[in-house]
Order: sequence, then structure tokens, then C-alpha cells
Amino acid sequence: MSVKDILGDRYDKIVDLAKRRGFFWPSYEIYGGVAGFYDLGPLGVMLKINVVNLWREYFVLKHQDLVAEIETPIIAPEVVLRASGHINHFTDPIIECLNCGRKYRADHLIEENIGLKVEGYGVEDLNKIVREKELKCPQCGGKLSDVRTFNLLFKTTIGPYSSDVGYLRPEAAQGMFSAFKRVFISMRERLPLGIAQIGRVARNEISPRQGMVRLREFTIMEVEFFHDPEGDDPPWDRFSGKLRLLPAELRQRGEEKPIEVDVVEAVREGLIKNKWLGYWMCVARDFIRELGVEYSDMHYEEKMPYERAHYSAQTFDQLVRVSRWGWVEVSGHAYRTDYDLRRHMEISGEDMKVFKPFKEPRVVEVEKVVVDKAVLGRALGSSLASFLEVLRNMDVEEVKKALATSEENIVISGFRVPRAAVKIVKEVEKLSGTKIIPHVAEPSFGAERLVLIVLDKAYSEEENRVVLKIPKKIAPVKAAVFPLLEREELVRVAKEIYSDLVSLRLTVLYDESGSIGRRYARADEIGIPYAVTVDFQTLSDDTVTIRDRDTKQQIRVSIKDLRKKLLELLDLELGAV
RNA sequence: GCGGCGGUAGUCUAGCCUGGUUUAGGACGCCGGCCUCCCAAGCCGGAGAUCCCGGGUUCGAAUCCCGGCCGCCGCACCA
Repeated sequence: MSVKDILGDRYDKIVDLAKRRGFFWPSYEIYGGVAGFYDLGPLGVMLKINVVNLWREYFVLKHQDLVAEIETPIIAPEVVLRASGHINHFTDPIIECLNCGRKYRADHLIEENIGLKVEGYGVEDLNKIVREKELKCPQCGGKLSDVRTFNLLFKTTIGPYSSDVGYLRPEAAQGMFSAFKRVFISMRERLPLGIAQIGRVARNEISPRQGMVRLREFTIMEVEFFHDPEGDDPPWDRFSGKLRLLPAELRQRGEEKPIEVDVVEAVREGLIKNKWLGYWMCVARDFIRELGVEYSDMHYEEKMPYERAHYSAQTFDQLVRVSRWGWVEVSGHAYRTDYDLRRHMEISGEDMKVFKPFKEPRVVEVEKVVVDKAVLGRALGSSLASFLEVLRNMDVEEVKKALATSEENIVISGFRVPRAAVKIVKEVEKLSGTKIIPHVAEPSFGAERLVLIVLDKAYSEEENRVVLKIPKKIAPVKAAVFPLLEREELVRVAKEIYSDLVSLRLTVLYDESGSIGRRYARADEIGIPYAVTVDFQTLSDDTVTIRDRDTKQQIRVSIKDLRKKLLELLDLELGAV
């Protein structure tokens, strides 16, 4: 059996378990299912909530001085995605071989075969090039079809009139860019500012496979981190250290092994082009580690320029090794520069620049236009007001140009005025800052993928039984309560303990059916970290046993200490579940 | 989207080639009862199947044929 078969077998078992115990399964199964859609079951929902909350802990709560979370709609009007570039760039030009049926990205085909950069070309242009250069199928040499477009956006209509086109968002980011000014103001106008969002997105993938790994609709967890690239350093004391990464340059040379670099050095040397990008990669590293992924099973891969999204100046994918699929992308880290805000400023006309104060106010000499209104009034009469308006909006350099003549009268923007009435004077001005368009570093995660990864890493078999070693912090059910036997006196105490633990806001499972061994096994299979058992000794001394899922060791505690002990074992504070 | 393989209770599967012998069999799981003093013990009973969907061939289709859907693998695609 090859390694792949063993891994595949393991994946099959996980999928099987997920369906059987209620983590996830294909959606709309009774109608045959639809590729790219998955339901989360009862345990899946609980696990996902914990994964999402852990993400929130790392990316929002640990950074509440820097990051604020918002929520925006999943439907966006066309103009928003036009501004973001998704209408144009999310549409792939596809070309097909009429002989063998293979499909290619038309732009990639052209670039690879004749080295012509055709990014952003329309369908007609691409078609023209294909015909002029007589391109053939690179596989079989067959004739190629016309170029068609393939849009990965889900389209819908807003309101009763079909002319109002809307799209399901392919990322949460655009809602955050659109709302940037509002959030910036409500967060008291300070940079850096991260805006976080957890929400659903949809991408109409051409052929989704890989189960939960590639979905057409999923939950995205993103931070758009707005900052001044020349601003202060990230708080390296919170997150920093080593990153395993595979730079594009090494990939180009066919290298597959990541190198280990110190993030601060990598930023200084320009390997990571933006310091906040590097910072959030460190946060992501530790977050993923908490899901049960060893550092050696995770690294970053820099995307090649042609692999990057249209908005990105540099992208790293965080990869985690999983059964069956090998290295899977769990997060993308893109340096989006000021691309998005700039585009939204252009299209919406809204000024989203941010005032950047200088450390010290600067004294600068500026040139100003000074006019003699008395003279001008006599020359222009009633058009004086409109002339002054034009002048106000005019660049000093242009006025200078107009003055660079020896004529008596000069012409400025169609107004003929006496030369002597317009002067340029130099003045000393104090400037306390300037306006900049913030740059953005974006870490972005898919939640459902992470659920799968947690199960993949947690799955283990012990003597023919399954133990899900889910990290206790994210385990969907925290404790199980059993009577040793189904005797009324034991059942009564066990049920009391169950209610008591529920009142702590713990997720708890009560089970009295079958033998005690079977119940431990059932609990292990869904990853319950601790099992409390009421036995006959309980009746005489008010103690119960707590059994550890991973070590199978039991400790005996008195019922009155049980709450405290369990919370301690689970690393939880009272009320902070 | 192309090619190959597959789709039978919650899960895994037998049966399919060679149509009727099957009220579609089994294992595990689930539910109820009995039993059981700590790791899937045992006994009894029970529920649970659009045999993926649609059409065709046939006296008769889980079984043969065609189309579709879904899944896996390879190719292509995957900001």
C-alpha cells in the first residue's frame, strides 16, 4: 500500500466519522447533493463556533487596541465589485481545444506561448491574438475554440427590477473597504486600524472537489489591516519569531523545502515586503498551532506574480499538511497596498485619505497666488467672482506659466487680466501633517477548512477504537457525565452533576446506555476531553472520578470541588466558557 | 469540462458479470429490555433501504441499455 493509500484511507475514515457522528456531510443529499456545498452537523457547528472564537481571540481580542470587528452584507451591488476589480479580474477567459476538449486560461496560454503580457485584455483582443499567432492546443496540437469568459461570481438581482445587478461577495474585504471611513471615524481616527470580519462568501468554482477543502460557499475570517507603511513597527513583543517559508525565488528554482527565517529579519531584508504582513503571519502561525497542527506540518509559500490576485503586491499562502490532499492552503496573506481604497476613492468619489501628523510640525516655504482685487475688478467687472473661483482651484505652477510672459495682459483659463494684478509670493507655512491613503495587509482564513483540519489532526486510532484528540480548548463537548451502572441511586447523582455543569455554561454529554467502556469509547470518538463517572464509592464519600481522554488516567475528586477542578483542567475561568 | 472507476439502511458492505432462488443478506452503530462495580462484554427484542435520479429493454430490473446527478482518480481549472 502506498503512503497515499494509507492517507486516503485515513481521510475516508474521517469523512465517515464526520457523517456518522454529525460533524459535516454533503448538502441536499436527498436530492443527490450539489458539488461544493456542505452542511455542518450538531458537532460541526459547535466545533466551528470554537474555531471561529479562537480566531477572534487571536485576531481581534488580543489586538483590541488595533482591530475592530464589523459585519457587512453578503450581497454587493455591481459597482462595488467593479471598483474592487472583481468584475474584470474574477472573470477568467477560457479557451478550449476542439480536438481533445482540454481547457486553458486563454491569457495564460498566450503569455506562455508568445510571452505577451495580456492581463486585462478583452475577449476580442485575446481572440485576435490567438488567430493571428495561430495558436494550437499545447497538448495535442488541435484547433482552439473562441475565447469565452467564465465568471466566478454568483449573480443575483436586487429588488424587483432585474436591472439592479448584485453579486454574492467572493471575499468579505470589500464591505470593510467600503465602510473604512465610518470605522476609522468611530475608532477615533487613528492608524494603524484593523477591521475584522467573519462572514459567508460564495465563489462559483468551475469544478469543486476535495470535499470540505474547496466549497462554493463558506465562512471567511479576514482582517484588513490599514496602516502607514512608513509608520511604527508592529508589536513584535506580542507575536514574532521564526517563520518557515518558501519564497517565490526559491520556488522558481524548483525548491520545495521551506527555509526558516526570523520575521523581523525577513522584513528588514525585504523577503517579506510589508512588516504588518509578517506580523499577522506570526499570529496566524500560533493560531493554527492551537488547532493541533505542529509547526513542522505548516509553512508559508509565496505566490508567483502570475498566481497572485489582481490587488496583491505580495501573497503568502499558509499551508498545512492533511491526509489525502497533502499541503492545503488554510490562509492567504496578501499585501494589498492602497489598491482597494484608491479604487473605491476613484469610483465613489469619496475621500478616504487619512491625515498623518508629522512627528514635528514642519516649516515649509510655499508659493501662493496673491491678486489685486481693485485692479481685477476694474478689468473683469462681474466675472471677477468666477475668475477668483477658477484661480483658487488652480495649481500655482500653472499661474506661474501664465505669468512667464512680458505682455501687459495675461490669459488665465480664458480670462484676460492685467499682469500686474497677479503675483506669486513666497510664504512660510507650518505643516503639522500630510494626507495618505492607508496601505492594507490582509490575513484571510476559511473556517470550514479549519474544521476539517482539526479533525484530521485529532484523528487517532487506539486498539480498534477512534479517539479524536481535539485540543480541549476547541472541543465541541467539554465533559461527559456517566453513572457507572444504570442504577437509580447512581443515575440520580449523575444527573445532578450534569445539570450543575450545564449551569457553568459547559457543553456536557450525559449518557447512561450500554456499558461504561462503551460510553467512554463513544465520548472519545467525538473528542470529549474529560469524563466524570459516578460510582458506588460516590454514594459513601461524595467523590467522583474524572477520566482523561488522552491518557485514560483517572483522578478522584469530591463533588464539591468538581466544578473548580474541571475548569482548571480545561484551562477555563468561571463564566469564561 | 474531458477520460477512467464507483453510488445498496446512520456507516461499511454482500448480491450485479450469468435478470426470477431476496418480503434486498450481513457487520458495526442506533433505540428498548435484561445483565453488568471502569474502558466498544453478553442475551432478548426493535426501528432503520427513493437498491442515486429519470427513461428504456423485458412477463419480470438493484442486476442489462441510454441520459442526468453526485463522489473518487488523472488532465484542465482553482483572484
